[in-house]
Amino acid sequence: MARHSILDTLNDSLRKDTLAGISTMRFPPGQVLFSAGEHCRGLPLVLGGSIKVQMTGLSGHSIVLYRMGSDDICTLSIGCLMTGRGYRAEAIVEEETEAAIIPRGLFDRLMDQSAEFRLGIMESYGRRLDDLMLLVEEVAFHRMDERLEEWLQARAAQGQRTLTITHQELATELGTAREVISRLLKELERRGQVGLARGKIELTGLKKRSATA
Amino acid sequence: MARHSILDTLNDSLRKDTLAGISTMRFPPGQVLFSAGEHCRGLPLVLGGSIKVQMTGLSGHSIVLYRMGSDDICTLSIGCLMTGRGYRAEAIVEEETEAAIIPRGLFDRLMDQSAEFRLGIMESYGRRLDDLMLLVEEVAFHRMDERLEEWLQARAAQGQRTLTITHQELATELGTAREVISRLLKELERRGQVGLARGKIELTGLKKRSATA
DNA sequence: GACTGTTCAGTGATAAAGTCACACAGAACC
DNA sequence: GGTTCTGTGTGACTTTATCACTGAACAGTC
Repeated sequence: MARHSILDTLNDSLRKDTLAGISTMRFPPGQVLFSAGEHCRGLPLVLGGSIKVQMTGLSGHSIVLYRMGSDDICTLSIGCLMTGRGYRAEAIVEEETEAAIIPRGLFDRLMDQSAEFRLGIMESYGRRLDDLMLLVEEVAFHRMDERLEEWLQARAAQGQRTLTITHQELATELGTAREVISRLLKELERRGQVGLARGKIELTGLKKRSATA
Repeated sequence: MARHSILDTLNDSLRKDTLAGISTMRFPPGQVLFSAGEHCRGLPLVLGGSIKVQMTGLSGHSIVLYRMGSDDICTLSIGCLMTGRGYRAEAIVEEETEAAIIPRGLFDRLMDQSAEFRLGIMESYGRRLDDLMLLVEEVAFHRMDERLEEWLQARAAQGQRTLTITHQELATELGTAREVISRLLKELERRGQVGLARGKIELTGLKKRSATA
C-alpha cells in the first residue's frame, strides 16, 4: 500500500483514483531505474529505500548529483515527461527501494485538479534546484580533503561504522579521481581516523576539522 | 506591452486578465534584481535583455550558474514562491532588461486554470535542471583552458569582437581564481588568439581546439 | 601639470588536485 | 595449484588554486 505524503494531500476522491491507478514496485540494490537517454513513462514516487542519481559527462567521468529516499519525488522525471527529452542522468538503487509510478495521464489530471499536488511538485523541484546549486559551489570551491571528511562524517552521523564502498565509487560520489581518494584515505589512516581494507572503510576516529577556512 | 510565449498559450479570457494583472518594468545594466536571502513577491517573465544568476558560497567565492534572456521564466523564483524560503543566488542585469512580474495570486490561478501554462513552467524547470547538471559536470571535470576558450568562442559566435569584462568577472563566470584567468589569457595572447587591454578582451584568432580529449 | 587613491593585471613561489603509468594484493574461478 | 579480475598504492608530472606582492591604468583633486 503506497504511503507518500503527497498522496495525503489529495481529497478522498482523487486519492482513491490515484491509488487505483498506480502500482508499487520493489527494486533490489544495484538495479538501474533509468539510464541516460531513456525516455520516461511516468512520475516515480519513492516510498522507501535509497537511490543515487549520477551522470557521466563527455569526459567519461561520473559524479553523483543527489540521492532520493523515502517520500521523495523523482523531479528529473518530470522534466523528461514534459519536454519529451531523454534522461540526462542515471538512477541506481542503493538500498532496496519501493516506488510507485504515476502514469502520464494521471499525473496531468492531478496537476489539473489538485493545488496541493501542484505545490508538492513545485516544492520538490525547488529543493532539487537548491541542491544542485549547492553542489556546483561545493565542486567548484571546496577542498577535496574537507569534502571527503564531511562525506564520511555524514555517514558516521547516520550510525554507520563500516562502509562497504570502493575508492572508485567514492571518487564518483565526490567527482574526482580514484587516486586522489586513495591518497586522502591513506592520510586519514595514518592519522588513525579510518581503517582501510579492500572494499571497506572503517570509521574510527573522525574528528571535526578545526578552522580550515 | 508584454510579449512572452507563455502568454500566447493562454485562452483569450485568461490572457486578458493576465495582461491586466501584470506590469512590465525596465531594469538598467548593473541592477540587482534579487539577492541571496531575499524573498520573492512574484514570478518574473523575462521579455528581453540579459540577466546573470550567480551564487556566492560559504567559501566566499562566486560562480555564474546560468543566464536568463528573452522569453525565459525565472525558475528560481518559483521555488522561493512555493517554499517561502529566500533566494539562494542573486540576479544581476547585464543588458537592459524588460520583465513582467506575475503576482502570487495570479500565478496560482494560471497554474490552476491553464494546462498549457503548467506545461510551460515545468518545461522551464526541466531545462534549468539540465543546465545545472551540465554545469556540475563541466566544473568537476573539464580543463580550465578549454572552458575559457569555449566561453570566449561562444561570445565570438554571437558576433562580439571586443568584450568588456575584467579578469575577475571572467573568473566568476567559470568559477575559478582571477590569477588562473590572467595566466590563461596571457597564454592565448602569446599565441595571437586574443588581444588584451585593461578591462577588455579582443577576440582575434580563436581557433577550434584540436583533439584535446 | 603633479599627487593620491583605486581598480585591474602580471607573476613568482608553493600547495593541492588531476593525470598517467605501472606494481602488487586480494578475491574469484578454474 | 594457477589464472584472471578488481581494487589499491605510489612515483612522476601537469594543471589548478592560493598567497603575496608589484606595477600599470584610470579617476579625481589640487
